[in-house]
Amino acid sequence: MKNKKERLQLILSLVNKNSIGSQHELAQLLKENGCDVTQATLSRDLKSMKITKVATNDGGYMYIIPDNNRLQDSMLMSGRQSMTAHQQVGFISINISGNIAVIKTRNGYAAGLAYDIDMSHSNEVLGTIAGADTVFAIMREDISHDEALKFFARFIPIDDAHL
Amino acid sequence: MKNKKERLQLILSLVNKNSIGSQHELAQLLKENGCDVTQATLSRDLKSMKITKVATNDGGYMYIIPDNNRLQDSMLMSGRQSMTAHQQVGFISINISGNIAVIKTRNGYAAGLAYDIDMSHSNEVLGTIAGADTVFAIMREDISHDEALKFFARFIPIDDAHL
DNA sequence: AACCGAAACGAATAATTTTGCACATACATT
DNA sequence: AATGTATGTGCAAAATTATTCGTTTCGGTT
Repeated sequence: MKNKKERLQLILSLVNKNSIGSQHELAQLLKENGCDVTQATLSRDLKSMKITKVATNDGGYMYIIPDNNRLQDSMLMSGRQSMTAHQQVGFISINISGNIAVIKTRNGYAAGLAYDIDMSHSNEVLGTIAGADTVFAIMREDISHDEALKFFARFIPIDDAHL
Repeated sequence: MKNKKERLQLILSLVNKNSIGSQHELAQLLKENGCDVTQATLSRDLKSMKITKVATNDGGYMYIIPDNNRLQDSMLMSGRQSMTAHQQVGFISINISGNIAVIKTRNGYAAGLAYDIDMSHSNEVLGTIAGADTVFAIMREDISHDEALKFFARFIPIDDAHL
């Protein structure tokens, strides 16, 4: 089982990509990703991250990360504290298509992350563009997906869900 | 007892002004305002208005009306409603190159269209970024151009010129 | 290493929310 | 008026979520 920080990160990513209707369902998804916890823990996790269940247009419910959710920086930082701040707060998910990496962040965090990537002056990345919650990073053509993920691990916590 | 429309209105205002932690609590507030309904009805009301319970900073919960939620739409529209407004106004053209869809809109409409695409949480699209009159949307690698166009037809009026 | 306090967790339970069903009401059609 | 359809509601069961309590784990300290 993973530690709490990894789990919270994984939850963010899963909630963002999937339409999860209950904590039980989330527990199963987590299990598939090698994280075995009970519903009770998820209730606490979701509460701590202010993730909430809302009605969907098709009559059901799903968990979402509310837009304006300014979580305090202290939230995810229980343990070690050595990397860039994105490790703790902003990052949600990363996906790669062709030579473009698409990084999802919490609302408002994309610009800062893009800035950090730019400032690394790495030749793996040709350039970035950031919206409010998305960063596009254009990779050099000969960089493989795996290499790209390895590279971005310098900025964001990449886990099994992405590999 | 008031009719449903009045009640929904009252719920909106109560939820806005108070920190309501449960449906039972809301039921009591409503009663004080001359509206006597059961908790079951409130569950349905809140669902219909997409009002949701979120964690508060002080360890409890409260109901809120999420930010981006344009509930008037679903609430008051009795008749059939056409799709998103882009169908009528903003859209100009769409072109696809590799895994990127480039959508041109009239000036100012790109952000809204990108937002709608994002909010669909479709896994066909990894992410979008919008300028004033252009949306870039990165597609998953295995999505063909045809599939992509079919997908975007949900948001914009795609005609023979594009197929 | 042994100890202490805090944080994390699961099992069980409590609390809350959601929903199936039955019934009532309103409104349109025959 | 009788019928049909759609909407609204309460009741009670079912489903889901939150919390209590006891135990374990993790860091830091002696």
